[in-house]
Amino acid sequence: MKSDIWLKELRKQGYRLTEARRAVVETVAQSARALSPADVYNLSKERHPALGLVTVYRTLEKLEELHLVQRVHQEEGCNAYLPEADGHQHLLICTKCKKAVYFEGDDLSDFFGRVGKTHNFEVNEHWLQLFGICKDCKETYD
Amino acid sequence: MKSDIWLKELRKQGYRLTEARRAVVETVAQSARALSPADVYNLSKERHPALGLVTVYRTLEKLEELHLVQRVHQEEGCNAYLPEADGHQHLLICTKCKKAVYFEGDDLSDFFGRVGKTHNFEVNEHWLQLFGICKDCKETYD
DNA sequence: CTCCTTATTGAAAACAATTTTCATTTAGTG
DNA sequence: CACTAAATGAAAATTGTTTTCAATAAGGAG
Repeated sequence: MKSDIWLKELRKQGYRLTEARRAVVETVAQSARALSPADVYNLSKERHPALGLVTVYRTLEKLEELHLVQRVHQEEGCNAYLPEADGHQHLLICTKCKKAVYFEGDDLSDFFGRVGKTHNFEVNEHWLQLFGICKDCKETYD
Repeated sequence: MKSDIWLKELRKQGYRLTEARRAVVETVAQSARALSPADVYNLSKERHPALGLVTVYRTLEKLEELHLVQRVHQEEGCNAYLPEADGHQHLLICTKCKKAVYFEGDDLSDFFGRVGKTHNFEVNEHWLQLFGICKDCKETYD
């Protein structure tokens, strides 16, 4: 289970495992879409009603440091967090249900290198996201 | 001059041309890097000292509506604005001096279509940005 | 299992960024 | 030149995030 791995990793870093932290970790680890701090707060409150929004911010911060989640930028905002993929992957996001899926983009490095060369840049990072409608949403919509 | 075109376009939409608006438009239109509202405010104040920050926000909003500028997402924040390119182009940004350059990405649509097909998504938008160090900065740095 | 230290918590205050309100100014039509 | 509605800037309001701080509780030591 992903949340157990995350909790173990937090523990390994010397952080304590509290009920509040567990609630947040479990919520985020099992989410198929990127969640804002407010989303995480509302969803996690069911697991731990005494939860404070501040703890959500602090836990997300730690998860990001450990590269267990990543911040996702979308039209609606840039403060949502999603479990990170193994290796270097890119995101495909459904604009309807917000479900996020990772895909490989290794084929692109050549192209990026060429672009850099053309414009005299040393390219050392790239940022790619696709948006669309997932199959489920398309079917529901029809 | 780009700012004249923008002012003409604003006029065409029925907006009035005020000194404050001119100052903001000229600042943003001639910028080679994406500017935050605060950046725009500080730079534009030299042209029109009475300028208020609120007017910067309102003018940027209009320029974005008219697709004359676009919002740029960066590590440091997602509230900076850059003149938009003609046609469908992507950004290459220097992480040192923030200079931004556009490049063509037509070659990629096939790849994006394939990714969509693989994951059962109807892909209809993509976001691509490259980051690196421009030639000038690299030379200065050495 | 109990004690003790210290990390963690949540409430409230502080802060920062953006938006709204509103009385005053001013662009541009007639 | 006069008039009207759009636009302005100051200040207040709102929203999202961070800091402060006293109280709580995790987990190592005994």
